[in-house]
Amino acid sequence: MVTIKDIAKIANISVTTVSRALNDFDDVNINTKHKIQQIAKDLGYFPNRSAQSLAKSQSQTLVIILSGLLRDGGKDNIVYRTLAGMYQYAETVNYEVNLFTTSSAHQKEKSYFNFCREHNIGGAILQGIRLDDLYLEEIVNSSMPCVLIDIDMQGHNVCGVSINNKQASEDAVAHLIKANHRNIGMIAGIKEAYVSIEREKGYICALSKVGIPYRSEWVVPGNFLEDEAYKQVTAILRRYPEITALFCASDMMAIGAYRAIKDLGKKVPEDISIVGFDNIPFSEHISPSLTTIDQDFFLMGHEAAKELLAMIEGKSEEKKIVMTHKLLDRGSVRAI
Amino acid sequence: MVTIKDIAKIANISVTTVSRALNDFDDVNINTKHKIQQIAKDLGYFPNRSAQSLAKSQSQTLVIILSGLLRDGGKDNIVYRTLAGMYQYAETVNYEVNLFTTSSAHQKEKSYFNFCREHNIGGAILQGIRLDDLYLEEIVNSSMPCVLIDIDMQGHNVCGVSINNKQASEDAVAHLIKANHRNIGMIAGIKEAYVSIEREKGYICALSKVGIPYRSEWVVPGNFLEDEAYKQVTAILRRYPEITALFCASDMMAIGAYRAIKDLGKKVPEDISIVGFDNIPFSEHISPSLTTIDQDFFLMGHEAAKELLAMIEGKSEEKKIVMTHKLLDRGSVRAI
DNA sequence: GTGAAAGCGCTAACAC
DNA sequence: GTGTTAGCGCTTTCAC
Repeated sequence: MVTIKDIAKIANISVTTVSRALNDFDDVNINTKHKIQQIAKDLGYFPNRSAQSLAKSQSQTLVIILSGLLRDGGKDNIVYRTLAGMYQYAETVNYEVNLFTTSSAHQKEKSYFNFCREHNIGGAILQGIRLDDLYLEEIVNSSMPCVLIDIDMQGHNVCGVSINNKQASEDAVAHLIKANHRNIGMIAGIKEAYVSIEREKGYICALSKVGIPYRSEWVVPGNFLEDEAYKQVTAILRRYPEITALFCASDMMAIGAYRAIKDLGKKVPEDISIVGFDNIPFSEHISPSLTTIDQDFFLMGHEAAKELLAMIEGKSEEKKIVMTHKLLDRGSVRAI
Repeated sequence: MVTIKDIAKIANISVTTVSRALNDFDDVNINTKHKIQQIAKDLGYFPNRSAQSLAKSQSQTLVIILSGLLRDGGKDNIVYRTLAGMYQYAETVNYEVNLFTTSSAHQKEKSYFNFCREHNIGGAILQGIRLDDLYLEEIVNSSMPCVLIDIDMQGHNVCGVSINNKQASEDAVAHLIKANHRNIGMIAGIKEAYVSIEREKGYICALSKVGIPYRSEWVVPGNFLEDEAYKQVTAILRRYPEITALFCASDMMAIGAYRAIKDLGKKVPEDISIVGFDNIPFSEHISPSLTTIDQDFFLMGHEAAKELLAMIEGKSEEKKIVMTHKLLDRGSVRAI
């Protein structure tokens, strides 16, 4: 392994100067600098990140903490796209990305704060975290810079990135209403997820704006799971045959809904109209293609990374980034 | 930040002993050990990974290097599943995982070897690498432990993990032949990918075993891309209407094929039978559900991680791990 | 513009 | 069993 010491020896110069030259400080003679950089290149020198991190008590690294990388997860491609966005941004600023996953087992023994300390992490992006998560409170209280994806949280050095879930949801339901649906059910997500709550609010809001009474028994939890949605949709449509449209809080659940509807001997959109949420890659491919709310997760990851860096460098003011969403009008809604 | 020095001071003991106690060495008095561990816990001590890594010139980390985390990639969920498998294994052995991505830009300026050195990496898992990749030769020549997913390569400290792609492919085509298809086209992957080559071999082999002549013009490249497959399938079916079945070297391409067939006014499987490869989550959901070759990517990641660790610890003999595959007989093949 | 020296937090001979 | 000491590769005062 070639170190700055080696370079120093060859260049007949001190390690200090080598370090400064390599870091492109401008208090070093331009000639020595070039000379050193040339030697470094010739020798195939690369800095030891651990040593740098140790010396600077800070690592040039952006971190994303995912709550769980499950065996059966990821089908919606959301994590992947977010990661891709982060990595892409990180590359432009010559940062590296570390991906950590937490399990509840982890969280019990290791606090978020310690976790970051252990790794000389200056801050992190969290995704998939829920409102009842152990980390959440800690994050808000610690002063460690942190970007929360899909959570709206106040706190020192805490920033949130998400679309306006309530508004998006309202748009989705309004789209159904515009197609003259009045008996609209909702397959909601998971109670402990911020986005679920917001999306439910949007649903209620859209209904109330046009005077359609809200019937709580028409809102059932699908836990963002395809199979759970399948069960719930089967049950709700059997029980309330007057329902003509369903708003699903995620595309994965919409897929479950499709299957349920088919198995009930009904058709989308002839019998039941559906609007989904997320615009996962496959929503376009199912038949009929799914009308849904598009979120740009790649951009979300990108912006989250950008914001985190700004916070770490102490030059961020932003406390909430709202991404744009859009309704994709495809084939799963029929006007009645 | 609390360090072992702090603990040493409080316990009135040397840092060496603290270090040994914390690392659970057995040449330290059981009482002192307990005492130290208690203090560490009380203080909320966590080791500084950079310092550890620097001191040991080795980081307790498994690395996966992905060639490219593309904005539009990941739809097949393969990367996700592999990662999940790796993380799961790493957790059981108390290792961490680092995910790096390379772009060709990266590779030009930084060799694989230097890349690993820079990070005190003891070895890596590579996925998505192609035969013409700059890294590949270097990997084989360096003595750095390395697990290659989906590449068969000989070299010191190099291990490969994959299914038997040729055999799987042969199984897929044999399935079509058993359904009395004789005019079988193939949508191949990408010339520079090892798996593509193997899958093509399997196709040829299956045909020759039953005496069906091989027609090279019936094998077209789809580059593992849905859109490219769409184009190629459209062209080939127009040109050779006698084709009754298509073997696609990936499910993503099979999806493109479905679309092409539909747009040509034909139907799967009535007019054209299809067999895919990979068993991506959505292959089950498309209509008709796709008959395909299942690969367990989660397990692949898991085994790759396990093997890498064994190699790093110098206790591996294995040079090639062949995972099992299976043909999933679903709805996209019709017997004629 | 350059260098000497200390130190980041930890591990690992080696001596006792 | 325990402590002394050196050192991993780098950055960073501070003096010159």
